[in-house]
Amino acid sequence: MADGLPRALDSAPRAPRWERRKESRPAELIAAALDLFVERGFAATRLDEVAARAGVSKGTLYLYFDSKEDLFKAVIRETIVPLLSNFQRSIEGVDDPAPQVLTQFFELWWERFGSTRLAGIAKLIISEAGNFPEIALFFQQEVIVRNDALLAGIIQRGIDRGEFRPLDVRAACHLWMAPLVLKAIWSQSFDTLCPAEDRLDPAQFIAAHLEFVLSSARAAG
Amino acid sequence: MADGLPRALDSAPRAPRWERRKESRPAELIAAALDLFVERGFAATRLDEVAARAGVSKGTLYLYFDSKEDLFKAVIRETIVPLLSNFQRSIEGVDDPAPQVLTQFFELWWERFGSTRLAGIAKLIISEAGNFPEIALFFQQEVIVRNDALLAGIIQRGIDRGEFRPLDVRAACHLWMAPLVLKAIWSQSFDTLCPAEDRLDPAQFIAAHLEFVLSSARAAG
Amino acid sequence: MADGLPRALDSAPRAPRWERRKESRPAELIAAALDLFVERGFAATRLDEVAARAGVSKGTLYLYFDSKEDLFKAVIRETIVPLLSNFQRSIEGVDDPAPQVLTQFFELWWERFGSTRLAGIAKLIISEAGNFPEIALFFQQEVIVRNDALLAGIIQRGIDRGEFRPLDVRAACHLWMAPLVLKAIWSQSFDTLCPAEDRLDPAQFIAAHLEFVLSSARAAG
Amino acid sequence: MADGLPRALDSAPRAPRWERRKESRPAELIAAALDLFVERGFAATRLDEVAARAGVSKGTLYLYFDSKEDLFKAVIRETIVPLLSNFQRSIEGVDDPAPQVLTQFFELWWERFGSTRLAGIAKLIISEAGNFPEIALFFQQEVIVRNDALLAGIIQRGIDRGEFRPLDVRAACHLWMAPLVLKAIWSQSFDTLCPAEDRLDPAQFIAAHLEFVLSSARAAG
DNA sequence: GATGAATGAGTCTTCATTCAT
DNA sequence: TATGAATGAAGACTCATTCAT
Repeated sequence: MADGLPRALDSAPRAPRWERRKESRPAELIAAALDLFVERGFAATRLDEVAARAGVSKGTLYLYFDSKEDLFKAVIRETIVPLLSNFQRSIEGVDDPAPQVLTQFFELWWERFGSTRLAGIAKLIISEAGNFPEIALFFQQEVIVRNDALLAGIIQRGIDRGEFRPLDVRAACHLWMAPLVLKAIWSQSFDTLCPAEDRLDPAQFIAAHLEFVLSSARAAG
Repeated sequence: MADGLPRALDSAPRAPRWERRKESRPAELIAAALDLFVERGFAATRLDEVAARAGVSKGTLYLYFDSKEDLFKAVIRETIVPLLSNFQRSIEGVDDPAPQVLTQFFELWWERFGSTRLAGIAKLIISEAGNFPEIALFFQQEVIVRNDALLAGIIQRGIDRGEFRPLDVRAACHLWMAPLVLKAIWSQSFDTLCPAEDRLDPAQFIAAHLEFVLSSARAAG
Repeated sequence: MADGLPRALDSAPRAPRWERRKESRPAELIAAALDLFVERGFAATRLDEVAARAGVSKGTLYLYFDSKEDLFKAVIRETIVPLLSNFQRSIEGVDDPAPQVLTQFFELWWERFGSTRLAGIAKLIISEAGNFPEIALFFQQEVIVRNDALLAGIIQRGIDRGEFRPLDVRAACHLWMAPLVLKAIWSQSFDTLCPAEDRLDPAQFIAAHLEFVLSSARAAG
Repeated sequence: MADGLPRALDSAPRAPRWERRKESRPAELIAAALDLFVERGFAATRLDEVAARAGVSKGTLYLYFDSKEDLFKAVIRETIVPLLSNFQRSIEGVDDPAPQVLTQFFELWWERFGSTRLAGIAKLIISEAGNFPEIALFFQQEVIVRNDALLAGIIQRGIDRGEFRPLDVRAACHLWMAPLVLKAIWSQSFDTLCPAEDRLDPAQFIAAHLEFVLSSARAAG
């Protein structure tokens, strides 16, 4: 309109109806699906919406995933594993005193998992474990076991070095992770609901947790 | 309002639908619905199945509940609130030393909530918080807040009596509940999947948790 | 309007939104489906239309049949077998000379099958044999084999009584049925298309066929 | 019009789409389509599969055919007409006695049509006559009428020469073709299903048919 | 020309809800 | 009350067709 040229003469290419994005499509679809699955759960998420959020048509989903279930599995697989590996590398290198490593572990864990959309996946898997047992098992083996092993390593080293008193390592893993995990899950479900003043600030929460853990674990003497 | 039911869960002014009619029918329906909601989630549960499990026809459900959502709310309300009140009474009476009361609290909590189908409700609410915020809010206010208040009372008394060192009571509530709550939720989702030897026995788990909590909280002197 | 009574006072029951017809529904649905399957084939028939033609909603179909395929099978089974049994009884009783029985057979066959919608089923099965082999097999065994046995009995008796010359009974069955069957199928596909004067009148056609068959089969001398 | 193609099959005045372009591509596509249309019917055949079988991409189909329906029409036209013309030339030349010509006609017919994939086209047209009346009409006019004319010529000459008794030529055409046509169609649908021993060998079948036809048609004296 | 990613209308199927019995 | 047949809106999935590359 500004230039007054009739459309037919306008050589500027009009926006194409769609673009080819074979490479990046799956990741975009998975990102969109993750959001919705986390927010509404598997059954309540409509593929129309996933497609709309990813900016494609419904049919396009089926170019990349065989079914809704297949998409769900892809979301879990593709999203979690790389992050966990990454996290693992960040922790395994350090050789500081155990209390210090533990502090890093908790803080990094929150930064990478607890505070991100990834926490939603844990929520999602808890919700859908009954309907997708093989996904729950996958999660248990690939994520929980590996995460526990990482933490167990830290604790064991602390004991070996005399920085921690002798502890039931396995129990400690569960007990020490629980507050973080639950806080992460809880945030997904309740943070938008509760008035802000009722919530504990995550940083404070982690600090309190650390203080608590260390006060119990430190070797007497 | 007088009866303690939050507005959010029943915004219509008419008599609540979940009131029992004709003996125990509604209770049976709620029991059947609880099972299935916990197992599959809200969306994936079919009213056909609820009716079948309760031994009635599908139409009968609508004599007692206005809708699937109404049934869901009734399940939450009817199941949790009485139990919580009951639990509250069991704890509030005692006047033993705080560590002892805490032990009773944890053990009773597990017995009444963690190990029962009721734990499924927590899982359910976490799952559906996004779709049913008013239910999540109800749960937060009626269950979590009240439970925390109970625990806070115990901790505060321990501090007052000098049995516990000075603690951030609010943080301690969250930190000390988390392992129990997570264990309860986890059991719902993973216990049928993981090999038994990978799981911690709940009694041991609670004992370890207590040992851990008390070792940290006990007054230095 | 005529009586001026307001609707509210009018005690005549307004037409119910639907009626219960558990007994007769399946037959009605099958009849509607038969029409459409014959006319358009399996794939091109939409269940919407089947339901509409039967005067029910789409969902109702699924109260009686598990799937489109299930409906298709029911159409075949329910429609053909009773008719064939009936036909069988009509023929087996008679003890007239073979040429006469044969005449009756052909005429009755046309009346009961060739000229009815049932002929459409043959067409349908021919069309869908590739997609539903088990249905084709069912048809082959339940319909073709039984029909051939009936005709074979007539021919054999004719030979035994000396009314027919010795014949290859099996070949004769196929050769003698073919014109009737093809005419029947053809009518389904082409009768609405071709100008009437190009078509042979069925009665004449059968008469010509009989004349032809008998002139060949009658015992010399 | 001049070329003998009936209007009904190509109502648009532009150059027909089925003309070969770029060497033999269209022929390969048509061959692939024929296979699948015959095997599954029009509606159940997916263009994906046609393209895959022809070794091209789905989009390429649309360079040669406007639509699935257009492809279908091309399959019918391209496949049948040349064969029929060829067959016609093979028969029209001969000047042997009618029974001998008839024998040749039947045997050649089976060799060229009955035993080939072409028989599938007859099946296909029967199946789809309801959905594609203009194709059925085309087939009726271009194939059936011409084939019948050919046979009628043979019969008429037989009568004229005194080799056959006077016959209703039109009826005889239908009656004598029927076993061959039905056998051809039947083979398409049932041959892969029935056990081999239940089937009549085509050569024997044709021999029996000829014996039967000639025994009836031969002039009495 | 050739490709195949993208589209979206169309279809089967499910299931919460209604209502005649 | 209780039933369960009937409904119809909604959602997963398909596939002929288009079009950017």
